[in-house]
Amino acid sequence: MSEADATRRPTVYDVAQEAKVSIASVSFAFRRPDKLSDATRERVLEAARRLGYAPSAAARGLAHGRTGTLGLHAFDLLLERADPIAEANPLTGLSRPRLDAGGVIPWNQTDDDVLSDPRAFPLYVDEVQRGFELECWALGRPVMLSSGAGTDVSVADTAGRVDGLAIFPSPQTAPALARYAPTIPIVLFSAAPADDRHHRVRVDNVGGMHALADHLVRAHGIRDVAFVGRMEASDTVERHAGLAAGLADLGVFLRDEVVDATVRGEDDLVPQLRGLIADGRLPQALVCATDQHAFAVLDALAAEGLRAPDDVVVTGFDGTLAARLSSPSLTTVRQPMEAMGRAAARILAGAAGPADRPFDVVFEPRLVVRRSCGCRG
Amino acid sequence: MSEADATRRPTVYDVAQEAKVSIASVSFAFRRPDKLSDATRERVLEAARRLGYAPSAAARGLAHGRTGTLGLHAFDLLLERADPIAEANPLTGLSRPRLDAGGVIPWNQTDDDVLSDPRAFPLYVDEVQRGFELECWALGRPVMLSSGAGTDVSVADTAGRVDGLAIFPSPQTAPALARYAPTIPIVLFSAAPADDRHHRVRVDNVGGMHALADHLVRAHGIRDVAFVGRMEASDTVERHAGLAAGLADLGVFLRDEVVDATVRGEDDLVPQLRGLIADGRLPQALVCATDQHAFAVLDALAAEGLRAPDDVVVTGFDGTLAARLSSPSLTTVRQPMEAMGRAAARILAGAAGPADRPFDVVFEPRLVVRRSCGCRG
DNA sequence: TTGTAAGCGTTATCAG
DNA sequence: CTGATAACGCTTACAA
Repeated sequence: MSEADATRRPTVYDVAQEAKVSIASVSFAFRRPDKLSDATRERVLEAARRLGYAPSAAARGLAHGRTGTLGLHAFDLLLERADPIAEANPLTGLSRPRLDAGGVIPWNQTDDDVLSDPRAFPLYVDEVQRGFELECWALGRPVMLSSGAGTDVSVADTAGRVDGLAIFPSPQTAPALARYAPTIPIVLFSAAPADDRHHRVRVDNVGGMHALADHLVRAHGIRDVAFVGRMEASDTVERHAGLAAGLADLGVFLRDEVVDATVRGEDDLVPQLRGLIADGRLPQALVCATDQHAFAVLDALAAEGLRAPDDVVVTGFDGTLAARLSSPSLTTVRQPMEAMGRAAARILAGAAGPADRPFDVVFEPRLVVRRSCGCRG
Repeated sequence: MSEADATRRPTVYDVAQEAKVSIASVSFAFRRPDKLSDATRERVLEAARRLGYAPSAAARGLAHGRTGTLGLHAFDLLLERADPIAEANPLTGLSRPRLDAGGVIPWNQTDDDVLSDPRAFPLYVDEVQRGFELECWALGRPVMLSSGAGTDVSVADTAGRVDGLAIFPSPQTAPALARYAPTIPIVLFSAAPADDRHHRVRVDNVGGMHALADHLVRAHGIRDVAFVGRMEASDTVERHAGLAAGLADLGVFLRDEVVDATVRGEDDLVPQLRGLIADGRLPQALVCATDQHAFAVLDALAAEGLRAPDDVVVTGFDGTLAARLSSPSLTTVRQPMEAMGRAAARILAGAAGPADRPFDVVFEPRLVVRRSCGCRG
């Protein structure tokens, strides 16, 4: 047993030799056990076990034309692409623990106090991803997770590895996706309808915002509302429109001016909010495009010594776990995230029915009333 | 454009033909751009884009001998293997929504109220998984997630798809793993040391339990303690031993009798606990092997009209988010889960240093004091 | 600088 | 029931 032989991954040839059969019999032993006599099958399986043979998925995928894997591509959201060579984690600034030093790695080298923040995990994408994973497991399909800038190459790389791809689209991914759509099925999460070949899984943003508008006006008598969000995402645009329409139905008008916030922090938000406060122009309610935005607003208000719901009503959208935990707890519109992830997996696996036409699955969201609107959450 | 041509995934041959070059040039255009003239490279890339060409990872993996992917295998934990054909979700009993019916899928068909329980997500494995994913993304490596009974076939299938495999070991996976270890690097999470070829990432269970014992005795004067857990997992065994040793150091003895609990529920637990209560033999503290066990204990106590910490002190282990949210909030020992996941990914990717000897990375856990031990959390 | 051709480890189609 | 043998799509010497 030479060094090379010890570490090389055994192949059908090795097993065939060991079991004194042809490579076809080895393959059959795994894929079509019925086409082999009990004796040879056992002999092959035994030899395979002895050698530690694991069929190469690459070779099978090549021969068979499909990998069996379903993919989920998340573009870098909160995640700065870390420099893997750097000694320090760019997210936390702490240096990476040495893993080969022996002994116990002290707690203060693990960043855990920084990292265990529910505002960072689990987010909307994480809960959708979980649904996707659970359904894939139920379907017996491995899941391939990838991330990247959403550029051609990162999407192409993923597309080459899977039989179907679910993706949280960003403006940059659109052109790349259009190219691979004819080739593999693609599911877009939370993308506005369009005349393309992609499948869609999304929520009724307009309906959700209608429900919220209704609550704010009817239960809290609110008549002066501003929207907070970045108008890049189609989700945000829909939510803005839904809010405006919902308010209009009740004779309330939404302020034209949108408070612009980034997901990353309150950099843009603080000065804008501060301006409104200084001018005495703070509205009665700040309706935010996402929970993340709402947290940024809550923080910015606190920095000015103001609190929701006493000084201003604040609401979110998504219904993440963090919304339950924030202080005050956040009134929000919850998406059925796990169900959305599951739906995507079923579509890609062909378990949702024939895909002759693109699926456009729209889920109803649900208003979750808590403290930040003035209710007793 | 025949039907077949429209949907077949384009290959190097198609691109070569389109760009009027050889297949080698196509390959070079992607892998070794420097070996091609600017003109041809551009021509190839343009043709590839036009055709929607995505290099097949299977073929590349086969030719190159490695897939580039890192794997994470989770055995079915809470997850009953669902029957994907069934109309109803076996976990919730609710029927699956039809995805092709059109219209908005009503909220009550999404199971979301059942599914959004922090006791079910994120758990220990989820936070470790997240760390693994984040580090893989930072390293530019796709992640392959799989799950299964931990039988030979499910592990072998995963092993055939990845360059390295991290795994939450169960008693059943051990023999299968031993077979593939020579072939690909394997990281075991939370496995007791042993003389095998696997890498290990774990916490100092004994140290964590020492800290807990210390707190219970010194801060709360506790002198009568029982351990709750299933003694199957090596983690549990270590924690039990650590607790016993920590208490003994302070002259306190741990009850011999272990309260046996399943993770799934309080089926076994309730009668045992009820027995102790009826006999007036409830200890001062119930130290549980995991947060999950502690929740089961809390529920069982509540069913008997008892509450922690007034009637009995209860503690957990892991430090999941749910421990923060439970009522009373749970005193526990937190593992640096994200750091552990990251460490595993770095080891498998070769970013942690040469792996001539197996890594055995031990992290320090941290005592988190909350209400359930009697402190003011 | 570009093209030719030999693998890589399966699966599947034939004959035997 | 078993064994040759030809794909599958890509990478990479090596040749031109």
